[in-house]
Amino acid sequence: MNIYRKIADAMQDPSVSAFVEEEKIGLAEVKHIKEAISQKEKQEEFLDLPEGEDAYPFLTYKHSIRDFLRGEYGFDELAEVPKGVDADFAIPCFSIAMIKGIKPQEAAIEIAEAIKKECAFIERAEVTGGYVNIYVDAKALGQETIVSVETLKEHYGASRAGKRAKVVIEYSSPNAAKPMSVGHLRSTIIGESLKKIYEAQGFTVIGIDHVGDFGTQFGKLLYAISQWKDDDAFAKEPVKEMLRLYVKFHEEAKSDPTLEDKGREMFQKLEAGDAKLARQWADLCAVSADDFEKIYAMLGVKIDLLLGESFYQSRIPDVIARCLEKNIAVKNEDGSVAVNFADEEFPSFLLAKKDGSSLYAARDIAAAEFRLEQFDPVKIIYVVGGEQTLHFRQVFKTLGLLGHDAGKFTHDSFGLVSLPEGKMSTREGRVIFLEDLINESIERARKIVAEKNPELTDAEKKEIAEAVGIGAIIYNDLSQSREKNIQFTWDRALSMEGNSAPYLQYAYARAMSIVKKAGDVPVFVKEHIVIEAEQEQKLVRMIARLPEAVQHAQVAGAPHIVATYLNALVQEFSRFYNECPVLTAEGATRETRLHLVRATAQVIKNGLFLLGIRTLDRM
RNA sequence: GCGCCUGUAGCUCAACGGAUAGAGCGCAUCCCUGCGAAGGAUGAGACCGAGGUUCAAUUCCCCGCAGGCGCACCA
Repeated sequence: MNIYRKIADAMQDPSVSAFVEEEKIGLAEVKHIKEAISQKEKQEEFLDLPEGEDAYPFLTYKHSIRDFLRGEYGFDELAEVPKGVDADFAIPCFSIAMIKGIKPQEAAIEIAEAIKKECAFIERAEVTGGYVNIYVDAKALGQETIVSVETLKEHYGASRAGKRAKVVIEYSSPNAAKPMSVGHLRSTIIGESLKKIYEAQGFTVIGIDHVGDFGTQFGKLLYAISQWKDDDAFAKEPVKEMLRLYVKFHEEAKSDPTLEDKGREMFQKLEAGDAKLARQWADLCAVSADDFEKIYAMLGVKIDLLLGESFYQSRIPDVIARCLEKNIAVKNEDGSVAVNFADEEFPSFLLAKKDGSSLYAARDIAAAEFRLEQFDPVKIIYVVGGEQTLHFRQVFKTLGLLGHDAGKFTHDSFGLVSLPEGKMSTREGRVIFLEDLINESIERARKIVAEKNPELTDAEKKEIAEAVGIGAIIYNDLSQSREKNIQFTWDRALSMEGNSAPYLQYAYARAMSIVKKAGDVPVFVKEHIVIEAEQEQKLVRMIARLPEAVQHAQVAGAPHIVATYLNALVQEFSRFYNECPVLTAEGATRETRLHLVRATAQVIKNGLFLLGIRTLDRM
């Protein structure tokens, strides 16, 4: 049960104060999380994971090559292998040639000779132009990689590189009293995926949903409730009624500018602890949070800590006092408090209004300090839209001035979602609600399933439609890099072919179908793995690269690296599927291919898990 | 006005400073009496512009141009 529901329930007792209750419940939940973390830290399973850099064959090879180059020449650069070349690694020899005063090609010949002697895993090293193309012994790579997948299974790709250091990720953070729109989708999905990717790299992640449950917007809503609330409508569909009131407030405010002041006044009262308003506040947050939980359940998102902005209000006076004391902030004549940055590095930053009520700037600072204090994280990541870049720079800078390590804070921003008609706006009614998007996607997927596989039961169709429909939405977002703005169109968001989740899920289902038809997959014997056909080699190379992709995605804070990797993997698998029959093959070929298929399925599953997308044995 | 982000094929997107810039959609032509055609094969098709740094620039720097977003009592 979410915190707001608990608060609302506790308020059955009229002597209970909403914000005191919130403080109590919030702290209890934080305590609970800390206990869960220390329990988890005792689990030995973690130690079975590969340590990091050197744990996987492909990464081990890469590391050896780099070590050799660095030791011998002081350079360790490797180049991306171009599409037409099948090599596993490529060494550009230009800078080495420069230093030695010889031609790149001569340097390449020298390096090729030397590295072949040094690294036993290299089958051959070819020189083309100034490059050395390194071909790893595919058979050995295949054996080692399959061993790795077979033993680690769902952990294949993971490592304990993060050494259980704690990372806080703030994400999703919808506004209470408003339905979630597709605008919130990005933060929710990116944050959830980053959380999984960091965890896969051995970090302990605390995912916080920083709900927008406070501020002047609530004053406005409370005022609207006092004037125009329709009790019957609220009883039936509370969130819709709140949305109507919110929109009405802004419509009325156009002709009556005094409404803005009335909203601010209401918020001031709420923050000061007005019992009646606090009760209303708790109720409307509770119905909103129920709504969010419904959507999180559909998306498969698991929030560790749902704690809104209001939770930090008790800490704000202290934040402001310290800012004033350290001359970080000044109190203006009208009573407002602002941070003025030296050299006008940033515009000044308002912490409190002239009427004394708080602003989100102060709440964000208080929240950051609370997280540092409670979780002692090495990093706090904010998955918030790019329009708040300046705000976070100001927050981080102020935290630095307060004596915290500003380097711990990162704003992983992302581009705006707009509609063909223009910027999304809840007030203007120009918005697509997340629930509608999800339902539409499931419906489209259901039609496709019904058409392709009419023999499935309704229950199966339903499950498949959900996994495929939701997967399509998630993948659509996570397959592109964060910073770009996205113009929402139904067809794009719900694409089910080509580079899409269903494409990956489909490959998984086909792979599983082979495994199933094969009956007993022979017990894995390393020596029985004999990689021969070209397409087998290409596939095994891709399978070997998942750990690198996960590592890269974590360092870059970029889930799309995993998505891009998976798409490339599945393309190789689909070619393999067409070119290399498995069930009709015999002997070692059959056994090898069967293990390749099974390993591919495992990799798809692990990769999609990191994106928050389910796999299905049938679809 | 100042700041941040983005500019790659008709469209939507990839590419640790490295070779012939990759995919998907769309388009054209093929492949199911061989493990599921939500698939595969072939083809046409692109780095916003001008400088600079570098052996090497789509990538880094500078100046433009275009689009988006910010710049105090909203979040």
